[in-house]
Amino acid sequence: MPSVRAIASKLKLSPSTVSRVLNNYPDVDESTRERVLSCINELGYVPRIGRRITNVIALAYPDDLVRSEYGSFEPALLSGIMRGLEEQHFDLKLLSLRRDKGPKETYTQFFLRKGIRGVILRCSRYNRAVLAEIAEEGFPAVVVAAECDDPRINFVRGDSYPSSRQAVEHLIGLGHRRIGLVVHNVPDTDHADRRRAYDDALFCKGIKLDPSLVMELPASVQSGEQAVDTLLGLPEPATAIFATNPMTALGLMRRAQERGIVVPRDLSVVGVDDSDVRMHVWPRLSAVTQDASAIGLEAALWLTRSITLGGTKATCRRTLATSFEVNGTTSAPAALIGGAEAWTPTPQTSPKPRKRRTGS
Amino acid sequence: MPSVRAIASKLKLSPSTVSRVLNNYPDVDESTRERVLSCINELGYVPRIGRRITNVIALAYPDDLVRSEYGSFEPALLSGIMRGLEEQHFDLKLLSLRRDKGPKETYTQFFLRKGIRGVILRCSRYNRAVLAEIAEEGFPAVVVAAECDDPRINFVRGDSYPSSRQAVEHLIGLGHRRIGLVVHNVPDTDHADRRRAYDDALFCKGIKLDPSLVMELPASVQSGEQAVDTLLGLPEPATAIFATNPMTALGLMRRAQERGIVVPRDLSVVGVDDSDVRMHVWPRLSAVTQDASAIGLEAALWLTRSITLGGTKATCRRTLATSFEVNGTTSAPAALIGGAEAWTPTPQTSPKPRKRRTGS
DNA sequence: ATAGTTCATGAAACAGTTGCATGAGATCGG
DNA sequence: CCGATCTCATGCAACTGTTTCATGAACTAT
Repeated sequence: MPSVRAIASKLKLSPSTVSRVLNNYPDVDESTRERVLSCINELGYVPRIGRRITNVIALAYPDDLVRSEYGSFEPALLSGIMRGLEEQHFDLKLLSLRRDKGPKETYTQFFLRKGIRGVILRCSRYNRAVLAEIAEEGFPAVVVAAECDDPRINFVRGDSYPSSRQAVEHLIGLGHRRIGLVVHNVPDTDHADRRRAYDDALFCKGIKLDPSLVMELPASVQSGEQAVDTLLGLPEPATAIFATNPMTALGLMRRAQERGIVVPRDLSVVGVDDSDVRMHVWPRLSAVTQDASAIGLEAALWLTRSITLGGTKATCRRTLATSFEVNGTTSAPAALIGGAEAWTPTPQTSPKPRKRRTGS
Repeated sequence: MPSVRAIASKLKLSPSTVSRVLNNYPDVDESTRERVLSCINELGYVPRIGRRITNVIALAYPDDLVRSEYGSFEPALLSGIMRGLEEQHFDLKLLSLRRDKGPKETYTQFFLRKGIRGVILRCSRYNRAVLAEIAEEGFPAVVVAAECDDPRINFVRGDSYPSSRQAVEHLIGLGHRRIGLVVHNVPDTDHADRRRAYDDALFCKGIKLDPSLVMELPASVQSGEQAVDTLLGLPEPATAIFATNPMTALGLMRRAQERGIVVPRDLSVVGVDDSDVRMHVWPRLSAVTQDASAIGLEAALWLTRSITLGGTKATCRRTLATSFEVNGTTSAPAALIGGAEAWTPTPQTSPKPRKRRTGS
């Protein structure tokens, strides 16, 4: 268990210099810095306070900490993480990779400077590069809610492929043939899974994929609203829409109601839910549900255990099951119930809903 | 600037003993512990790493970290806090007061042990006692989103009285006389304000307060649903409901829609929103809006500044303005529009909305 | 060429924590 | 009643990491 002094003496330097490297001081020679960093990387330095080894984990966000568009995912995730940290008595620090990481500083160096033993990464969008870099450096890290092809990267995520496929097959089983899909406009394994599930389900049921039914939009309420307008405005309108994130699903519901489109009579909706947003609207959303809290729990447990138990360099590639929950927003398409009387769009700002058609 | 050694020599002890007291070791005599703690309290010890003073703030939750019922308040608050910490380069630690604070440990001791310089308190429910204790000990702290009568306690909150009153007066101005109120069942300054606003607005307009219109319920979606059933089931049903928290407002909307009650024709709804949940439903909620992010920002700024600048023992009693936003869920009561044809409840699980009555 | 400046580094002093030793008092067995 | 033993509280010393100041080398400018 190397200390600053151990590293210093190994490199024939003073502890001061090693400390300066650790803290990213500007006045240390570049070659010396290199030597110290590589030695640290090799010997596996861990930060201490006095003689005690620190037990702090970070939850790191590449960009701004919390985006409102994430909805209720973050609180649920945090709650799970906090539960998971209890066992090994770790604390949690919130860290913004954007804020005070020096541009020339390595991630390892940054984390050590902050007294961090391991990091849970909330990798959102454009930051695959960050992951690759951290994996390359070998700092203890686990990514939540995103898969990575890189075999060095640990992750805990929900595998939403099976339930997404189940969801689309459910729609097909109800008689839907024109099923819209709204996916995040930024490629992301989670959303890629859901898209693949959509493609596969359609293919296996012999339904030709219509590109005009697939929209790539930001994960926001506005996107859902836009999707309703677009997909129902097609020459052959969609009779069902699968929104691969919670906010977009809410947007679908909102816009449908605004336009007097009765869900599920005129339009079936399937969403994705990280916590319990699906229960907050009427009808309750049929949705692919993912337990963000469980993801946080698993990630925190694995990370802290692998740090304290040490030794094993086993990777963590956990995929938690998601489930498809049928609630009130899916039913057979109107054409099947009401015969030829197809629904016609009536754009307006005030509600003009129709009575529900009873009987077959 | 006292150190462990300074305190030790002042008390004729060894640094070890002082350190043991700070870290809550069991094997130190009770009288010695008392002496050390009182000395620390008096001299104002600050935790250090090596020779550097730590710059970590904690966001402390009395109970479990995040409750789903808070909805989107927490992410917005966190986001604001992180922004506020940038200026003085502080880090944030998440701390559960429930988890590893020893029962005999003082709060000051607990925070110092965690290397914390100041604490932002998310005081939710039954923990006034916690606040009083921390204030008594004099540890740098600021409470967010809750006022406290205790003059020693610093807080940053939204003052929702004026906009709540505005909201109720808006309803009265539209012609409503039977206005329901759903408040949190646990007394809390925020909710007390909103209730007072309701009382005052009614009183000033000469409307007698009907206790059967006031419900005290948990801040949840279910409460909103329950409130719709109860308040519209009265002999003289409510024509408008003011829900003093976001989740309950969502529940109102949900249940109204479920029962085919058209908002705002049959029922006007006013909610409270901490972020932008009001935009996620249709019609958009008329709501008292509070900027949780701004509250976090102000709290973090004040706390870190008062720590780094030191000296001034000025208290922080900031109340940020909230605003009342008129959106689509408030209108004149149906009785005024449609004449004598009062709305009658039609409980059912499927939607049976009516066409909107046009004209006067 | 010499003085001044900048830069990299080390020595020492300082910050907190822990392992081991020590001594006082209590307890227990004979 | 006395010695052995045990527990408890504390101190010493050794060990963490960080900062201040001094020092020497190299470079620059007049």
